[in-house]
Amino acid sequence: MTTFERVYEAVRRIPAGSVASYGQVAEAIGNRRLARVVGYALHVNPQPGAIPCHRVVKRDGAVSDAFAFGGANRQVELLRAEGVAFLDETHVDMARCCVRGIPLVL
DNA sequence: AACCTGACTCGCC
DNA sequence: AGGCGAGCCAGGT
Repeated sequence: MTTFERVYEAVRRIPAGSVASYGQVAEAIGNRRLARVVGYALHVNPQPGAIPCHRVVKRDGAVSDAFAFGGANRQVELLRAEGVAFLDETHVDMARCCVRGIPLVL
């Protein structure tokens, strides 16, 4: 199982209506410093439908500036459609919608 | 095969 | 308080 696979599985476990930071996903697969790798993994393999990459945001709740899926605005739109609370146009309400405890994937 | 870079995050200065 | 460097993995040059 490669690191990328673990990233994908962790992201797949994020329930609809919730979001997780790159760091949280990284922590879920065993190493918080993999946050960067998490972003890269989603970058090279944004499997539409299989991996809800739009539910992954930065630690402050801001969506990535380089979201290559139709623009960051598209990501926000998808999240809003799932009932995720927003603080403003680009920031998710982490206090309410952040996932608490993604099952550890090893 | 080595080096650079990239959807991040945290700790020092 | 804001800016910079380090740590992680994989893929392209």
